[in-house]
Amino acid sequence: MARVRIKDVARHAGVSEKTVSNVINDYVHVSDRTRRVVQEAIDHLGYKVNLAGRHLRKGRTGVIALVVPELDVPYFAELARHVIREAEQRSLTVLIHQTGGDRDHELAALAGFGSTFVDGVILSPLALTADDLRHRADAPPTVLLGELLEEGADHVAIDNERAAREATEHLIGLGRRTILAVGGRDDAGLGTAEARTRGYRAALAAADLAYDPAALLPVASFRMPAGAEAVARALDEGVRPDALLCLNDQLALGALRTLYEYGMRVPEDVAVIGFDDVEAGRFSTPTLSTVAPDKAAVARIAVELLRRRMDETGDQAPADASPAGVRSPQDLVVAHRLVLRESTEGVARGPGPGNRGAARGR
Amino acid sequence: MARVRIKDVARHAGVSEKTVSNVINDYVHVSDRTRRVVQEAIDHLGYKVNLAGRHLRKGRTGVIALVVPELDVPYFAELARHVIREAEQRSLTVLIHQTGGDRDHELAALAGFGSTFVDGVILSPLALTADDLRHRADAPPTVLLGELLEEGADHVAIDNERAAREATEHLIGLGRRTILAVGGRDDAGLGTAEARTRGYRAALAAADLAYDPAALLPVASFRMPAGAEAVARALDEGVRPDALLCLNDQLALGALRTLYEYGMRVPEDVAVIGFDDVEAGRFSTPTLSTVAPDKAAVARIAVELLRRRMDETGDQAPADASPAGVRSPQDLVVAHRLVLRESTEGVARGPGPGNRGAARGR
DNA sequence: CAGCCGATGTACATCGATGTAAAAACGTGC
DNA sequence: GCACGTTTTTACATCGATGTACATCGGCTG
Repeated sequence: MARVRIKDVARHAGVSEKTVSNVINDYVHVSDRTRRVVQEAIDHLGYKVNLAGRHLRKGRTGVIALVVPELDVPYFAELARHVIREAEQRSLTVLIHQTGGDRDHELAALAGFGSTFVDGVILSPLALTADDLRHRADAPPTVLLGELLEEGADHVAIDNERAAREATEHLIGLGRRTILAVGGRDDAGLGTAEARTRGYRAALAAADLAYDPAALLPVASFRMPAGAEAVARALDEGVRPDALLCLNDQLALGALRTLYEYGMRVPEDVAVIGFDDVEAGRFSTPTLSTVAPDKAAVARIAVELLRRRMDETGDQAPADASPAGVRSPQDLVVAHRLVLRESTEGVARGPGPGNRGAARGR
Repeated sequence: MARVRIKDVARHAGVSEKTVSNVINDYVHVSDRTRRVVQEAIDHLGYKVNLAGRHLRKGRTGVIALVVPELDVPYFAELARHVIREAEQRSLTVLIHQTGGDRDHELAALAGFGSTFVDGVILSPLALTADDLRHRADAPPTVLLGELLEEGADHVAIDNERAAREATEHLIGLGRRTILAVGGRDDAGLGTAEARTRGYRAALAAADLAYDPAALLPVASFRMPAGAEAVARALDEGVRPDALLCLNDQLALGALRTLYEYGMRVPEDVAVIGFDDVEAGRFSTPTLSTVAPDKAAVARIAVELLRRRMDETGDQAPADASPAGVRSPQDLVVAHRLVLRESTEGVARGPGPGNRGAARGR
């Protein structure tokens, strides 16, 4: 029960502590015989390396933080799953923090939580401003997720503006003319919502459709209740859309519910499309068309980008090819695709197992 | 940019390192003047405590692990959210691990991941056996979630058997007679699924309804696709149920989709009830009746139980009232309630905003 | 066989914070 | 002014692993 230290293994094997350390760390110059003897001692005593000691000595923890607004928003949960998997493959451990979209929490994350605990941060910001990014100091390596086109940090996202434009164009192509943007907001800010709104407006403009600021339905959160309420409010005010561009799937699923309650058929009366391709959208009634980002790619690239940045910081004097010392921030764009399901397709609905295969979607 | 150590603060403030440490740790016997001087030096230099050093010295990290099968199953995501919140309030940090329901991963979690990195573990097991629990050694304090009625570890759950029985009784009370248990499994094992199956059978028996082993629809996972497929398989085989007891909401949501595709109306033809009360069930069509566990309570109790157990381990000689030294394992039962929505209620469905308020559920 | 080289192995200092034990400073009562 | 009990502060060792610098060993060359 008493903890086994490297010292104990050394004594047991009749070698020095450093030699044991060398064996553990796969140092090249250890004879096979020594290695075997030490390994036996390790197994015999059940030695486990103490990370505190290693951390103190090395200055690295092997822990990265994934910081998201809310973990129980399926998109973030799915993303987290991928990030954890990618990190694991690189012997990194993931710590998850929730900000609730709060700026102070996000700032704390940027600063590495005011401690040396995490080696790096993957942050999905909601409330940060460009200034916050510029003024950070003493921060650990950081990768940002989502639209935030400022210089100053690595950054991974789909092309949100183009994606929104494509989605909107698809709705227009279906002959829809009164298209609301649920969750849209019109300030020219940095966020993902703003980029998607720009794409929405661009599509309208390209089709010579009038843009009415009232077509942007503001939301308090990006969850189902907010989507349901925003659409209900619009309908109560007498707005009669024939399509909804919802800025994420949760809003869309909430919207579907409200449309159902108001007796509006989807997609016949109102076509609906979302973003994120969460699993629930494949089983809703009707199934939900959506912009599907390559989540696995987002996770893989984010982790990989962060790992490189961490290595960079580690080598204090990067005598490599790069002269400037630190690479400039990278902006990586991940692929997305439009996944069309019942909520825009007008697939025959109703009784009979006949349409099963088709209806399943994807 | 160079890291500031306690030594630097001490020099700057003209006191010893220990005094600085005392200030940081709110040691009582520090004069106000000294405290002020030191605090100023800390602020001035921007000193941040180095957790590696503290960890090494104290043997505690302040990190607990939450180990779940899959993070993107909404129930676990919602639970994680609560656990993180509770832990934060106690200055603990949460590390999330996914096992994929794999026994080896769960065993690794039990063993504290073979390192001194986490102070404690909250584990939601799927594949562990009673033996695994008994034979663990050198493990950090652990709290188990879900049904696993073995001695040997603290444990928090709702009364799954009773909950399943109540849910089934409700279906029977609606006049339903052919009730399938989606996800049910009949071995007398330890898991949550087994306990719920027992409750299901108990309700059938109490109502003098025949129990047909074929009424248990096995599933490969507890996610929507599995629920959809299991029900489709049963229907294809000609089974015609008038109610489904789904062992979680994801299975139920998948089942709703299949029923829709087969043209069976819910709840008129088939009543459906699930477990977990995930947000999606409040917005599905129809909205989903469910057994709602008090998730916040599960999280709060689990974290609190773990914290106590950790303190216990810390104080090497617990000179308290307890003579045995270590308290015996606790089994805590959390409240649940039946939330009835459209999928069992037979609420008027269809056009018109008239039923909005009622239909919203909860 | 002297001399040198590369491969192995070791002693010791070090990372940063905190517990221990004891010294220094401060009061208090007589 | 002194002995004595508290506070307050300090010096030093310690937690466990690993980097540095050096010692040792065996083999090989000339």
